[in-house]
Amino acid sequence: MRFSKLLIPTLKENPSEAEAISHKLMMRAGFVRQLAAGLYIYLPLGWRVIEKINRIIREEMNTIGGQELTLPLLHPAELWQETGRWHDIGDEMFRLKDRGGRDMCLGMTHEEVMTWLASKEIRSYRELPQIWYQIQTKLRDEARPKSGVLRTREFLMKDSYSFDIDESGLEESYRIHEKAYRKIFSRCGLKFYMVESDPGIMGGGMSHEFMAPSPAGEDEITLCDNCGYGANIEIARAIPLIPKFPSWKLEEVETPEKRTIEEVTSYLNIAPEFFIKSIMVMGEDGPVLALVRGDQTLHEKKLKKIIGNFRPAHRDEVKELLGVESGFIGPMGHNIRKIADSSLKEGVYVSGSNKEGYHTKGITPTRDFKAEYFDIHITKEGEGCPSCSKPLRIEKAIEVGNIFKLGIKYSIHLKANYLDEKGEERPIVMGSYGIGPARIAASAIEQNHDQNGIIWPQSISPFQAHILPLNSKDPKTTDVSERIYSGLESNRIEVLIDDRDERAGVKFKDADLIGIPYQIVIGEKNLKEGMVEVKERRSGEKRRFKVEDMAGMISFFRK
RNA sequence: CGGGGCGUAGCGCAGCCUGGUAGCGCACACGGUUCGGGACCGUGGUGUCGAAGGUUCAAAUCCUUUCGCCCCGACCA
Repeated sequence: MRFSKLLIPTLKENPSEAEAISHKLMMRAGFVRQLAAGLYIYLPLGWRVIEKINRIIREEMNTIGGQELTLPLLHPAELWQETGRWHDIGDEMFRLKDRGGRDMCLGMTHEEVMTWLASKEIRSYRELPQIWYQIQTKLRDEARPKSGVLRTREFLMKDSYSFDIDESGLEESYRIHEKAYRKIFSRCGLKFYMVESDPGIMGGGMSHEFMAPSPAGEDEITLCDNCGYGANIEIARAIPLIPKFPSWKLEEVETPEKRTIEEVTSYLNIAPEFFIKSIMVMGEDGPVLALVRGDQTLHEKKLKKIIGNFRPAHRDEVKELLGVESGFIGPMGHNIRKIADSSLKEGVYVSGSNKEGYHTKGITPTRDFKAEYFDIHITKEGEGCPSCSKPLRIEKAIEVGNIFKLGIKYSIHLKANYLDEKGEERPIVMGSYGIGPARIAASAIEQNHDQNGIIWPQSISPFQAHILPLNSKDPKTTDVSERIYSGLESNRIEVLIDDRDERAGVKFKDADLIGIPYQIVIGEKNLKEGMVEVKERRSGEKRRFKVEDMAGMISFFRK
């Protein structure tokens, strides 16, 4: 295609609102524009990238027997009421009424509608398994849209749903999705990990996330380079590092006005890992004291799984329960329920004495107080891998895909049943699987760029080659450029020709920004020798072709 | 929803503290020179200073309200 005929509004400067690299570059290279918070317009180049990604997704989904269809994104409320999510999901769902006053919502995902369809159309075990998918817009009233295209209120998602007769069927559907996902992300040129994740409000059993490592990512994942264990930090387990404990005897020490771990640490000159941090929370069944080591951070989601919903205790509640301000509370001498991090089973510690101005030194948890032990701290870099005990690494990552074993939650609510061989009615066993094409594009940029701009992986680049006729006033330049352009086009190589009457510098800068992997540079110097130059965007490596060597160029781009 | 920041020309910004009727760079239009890494010279157009209300002889500037956008946190199928 011709640059002069395409809308490619490149920007010299970074837009003030962009922070993430992918956001800046997508804006600057003219791939997207922002309409409002979390709402993006895909310009021709951006849309070509998304379509490239979608094509790869379709190919791989079809390979595992997926059938593409498309569902409405305006849904009747009843469906969501039947599964309970109308109530469970809060402000994140866009809700509206139609003219007849009926409650409706905009689909933030499509389990309900897909299950509804299955309930209507699947009768017999003979019709299973099925995999249905769509590439469809999702709408979520995000609390905080951010990082450009990474977290938006309206976005495209490939969502597929598997329908099986039993758990082992689901196991197989899950497994082939994993395989397809690995191929999709590899083909898109991404570096990624598959990690264990929290199924959250999806319900059901196991789930995994596909994570593209990037500093722009919102998630943190723990990884073991030794055995391959990987998990979202929200659920990551780890073996804490155990320090060498001193042999203190139990005694009270005066710590006037020293409340925080930092203050007491420096006052007593004892490292934070020898402290017990006591955090008072108010649960549904009363107060709970959460105990973690001084160098650890309480993981609220882990605690929530154990005690249910809770909130931090107010200052006066702490005082009422323990008779002392929160700076001096500790685990001893009271009957409040205590949840302690497993690492506290060993060692000897300092903690608050529940007495103004005092801490107790020499506390041996299993001896001096009763607690329930769980992993409730946030996994830290260097802690031991739960499966092989080698040190864990933590990386930031972008969630580009996920796979869930839903089980029968949705089938039961929406009566999606089938008749088995014995004529008995059974709920269909389901899985659901998502991929965000825009996040793939953004991750690809996050992982492949330099100071000059984007460096697209060949497979998802908007074009394969970018012809740069450096001096468009030179007839020979334009003649050769046009010949190469039509030669490549007629051989179905996607090529962008910069036919604008611009200076060479401008064309080079824009080409580097846009990031097409190969630039065919047509300049007068090389033409004098009957040559043109093909430059690789990533390495800057150049190779020359004879002007007449169309076949050579074609096979180069076909490789 | 809590904390912070920012709204001035198409884009990036200055001016605001200390009120006096709006400016710089880029972009854009025209002419000329230039032409393998975002050229140069000249000429020219461009603004409800986010919106509403208030204070004042006078408001981009001070006060109040409100809307929008970004960042941190909470939240996140």
